[in-house]
Amino acid sequence: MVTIYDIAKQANVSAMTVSRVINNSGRISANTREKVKRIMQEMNYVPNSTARSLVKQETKMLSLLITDITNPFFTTLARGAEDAALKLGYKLLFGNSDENLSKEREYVDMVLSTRVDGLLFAPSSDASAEHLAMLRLHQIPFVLIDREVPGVEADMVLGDNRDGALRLTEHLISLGHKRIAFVNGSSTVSTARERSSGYREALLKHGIRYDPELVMECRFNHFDDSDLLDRILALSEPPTAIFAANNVLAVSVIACLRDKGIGVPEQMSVACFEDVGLASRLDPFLTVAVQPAYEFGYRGIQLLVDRINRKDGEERQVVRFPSEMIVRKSTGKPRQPSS
Amino acid sequence: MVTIYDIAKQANVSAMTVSRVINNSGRISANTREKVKRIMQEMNYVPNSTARSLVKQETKMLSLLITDITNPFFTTLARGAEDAALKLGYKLLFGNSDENLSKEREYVDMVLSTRVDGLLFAPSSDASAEHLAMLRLHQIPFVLIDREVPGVEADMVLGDNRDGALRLTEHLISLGHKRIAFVNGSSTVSTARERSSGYREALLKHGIRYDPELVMECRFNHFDDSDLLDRILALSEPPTAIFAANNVLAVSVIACLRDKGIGVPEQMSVACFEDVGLASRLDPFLTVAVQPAYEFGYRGIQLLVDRINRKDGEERQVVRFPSEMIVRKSTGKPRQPSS
DNA sequence: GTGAAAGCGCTAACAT
DNA sequence: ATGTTAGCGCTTTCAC
Repeated sequence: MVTIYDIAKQANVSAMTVSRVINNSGRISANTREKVKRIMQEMNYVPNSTARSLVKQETKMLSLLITDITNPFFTTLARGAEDAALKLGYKLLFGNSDENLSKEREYVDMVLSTRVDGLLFAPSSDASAEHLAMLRLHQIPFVLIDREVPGVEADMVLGDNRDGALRLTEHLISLGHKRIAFVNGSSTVSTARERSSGYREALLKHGIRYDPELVMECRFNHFDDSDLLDRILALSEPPTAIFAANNVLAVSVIACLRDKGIGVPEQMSVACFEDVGLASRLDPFLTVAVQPAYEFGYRGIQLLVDRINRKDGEERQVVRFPSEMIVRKSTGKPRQPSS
Repeated sequence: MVTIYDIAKQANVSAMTVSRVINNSGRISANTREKVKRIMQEMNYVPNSTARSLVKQETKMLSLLITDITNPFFTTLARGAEDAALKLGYKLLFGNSDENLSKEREYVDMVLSTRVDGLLFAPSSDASAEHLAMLRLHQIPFVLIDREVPGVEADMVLGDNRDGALRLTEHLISLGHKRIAFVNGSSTVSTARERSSGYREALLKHGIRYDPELVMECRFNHFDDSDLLDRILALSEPPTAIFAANNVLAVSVIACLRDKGIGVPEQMSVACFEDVGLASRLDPFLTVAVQPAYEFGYRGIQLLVDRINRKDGEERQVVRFPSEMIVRKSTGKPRQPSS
């Protein structure tokens, strides 16, 4: 491996001079600068960032932890984060927790030993508080993304989940729906709670009774309760519409309905949070509340780098993006308006 | 920061003994082992992998470079790669070249200075040869994934593109199509050439003339030639079916057709390589040749780690996965069989 | 079974 | 404008 000393020897200068050329620091005569640069080229020298990290106590690496790498919301977010990180001179290490606390724990351990300079973190649930405490203990700056954790004060980039859910539900109500089922993610996740709160507020506002029998709670990355859906459909007053708390759940619900021969939107309207990637281009079908995923990632990294460059105590920043409602074909009037 | 010396002092042993406990190497008395472990816990010690990397000359980090992070094929591949890397004791650094040579170059530079132990590499085009030469020069082991590069001998994980394209095209022919347009990726990418070759072979086999006027060449991540599509549709003998070389192109083509009021499959059949993520669950619509994306990533990392652990010269491994054809609704009989 | 010394490749701090 | 010294946190090597 070619080191800074090999270059120094060839150029008849000290290692320090080479270091200064590499980092454009200090005063160097144009002559030696050129000579050193030429020799670095000739010898295919590449600085060893491991060594640099060790002495500078910074790695110029950030880490992004998301909860579902197959979800277009998170991959688009990842793209924004990567663009921002690169622009700001950082590399980005990705991780995928699968909404799973112990995978998340492993990832946090890894990140701690890798000494990344900061972490953009989508917590898998409120239980992530324990991992965030770990990061605090080791003084790793972090920014929460998409989800917050009760009791944890931090910079955050969030969506306006309550408002989005409220508008989506009101949209269904305005079409004439009164029995609206709600397929939610786990209530241990802040976005699930906020979307639930928007849903309930919409009902309240329009004098519709909140019926717990119409509500299902699943994991955000996996809809596995086809039975419960059956039970809801078999109620004496079955729903005429379903509001799903995210894209993955909505797609699963629609697949289930199709298997049962229930047409969307003819027999059942379906709306959800977050768009569905290629699917919405292939066939603009699902009525959704779209969040600016790319900006989530981009702003998240910006906040993180901001935080890294500031004193610890300084006031925290919270960005909350509104969502945009896109009405498409999956929602329509109820077949026979419920009483 | 807590170092190995802090632990050593507390435990009244040398740093070396602590190191041995951490790495489970050498002979240590059960007593000291327990004591050291306890103190590491108490002091929240986390080994600094930067320092370890510097002396061991390995980072236990691998890197995955893909060409389109928003394409479900690549994100699923990434998931497989991550699972395999974690299982084998490596971290995974992701990068996204956007099918863009200069972004790829930046990424390769970064990877070189980060001293990753190996690289899983989806080349953006044949011109990537120059970057691979860079990696060879610096003795970074790499495995090519999804695409090969002429003149570059390396371990590879590939799909059977020719065969997949052949079968997809034959499927269209068997439905009665004789004028089949082909929307391909750039011919500077191996998969585009192989899919073209499968397409042509199918035509030949069934005595259908290859007509260059029916062929378009785009970038794999972006369909931008709506005009050319117009020209093809305006031919005296227009196509009754379109074969798109990947999912992104197919979705764009269908969106274009829809904008022009051309129904799929009623007025135009469309088939493509690679599935479309959530879209195919939402509405099983597109007829596709599906590649085992997760396995691409998983096997790719396995080959890479294999290579890292072997001498340089040893024979190379090439894995070629077949694709599975799934006939869905986007393909049907031509409206009026062309003459 | 344990420790001391040296060094991985680089840069901060202090010379000159 | 350039060089010297020391040290980042760890492991290798050799010694006991």
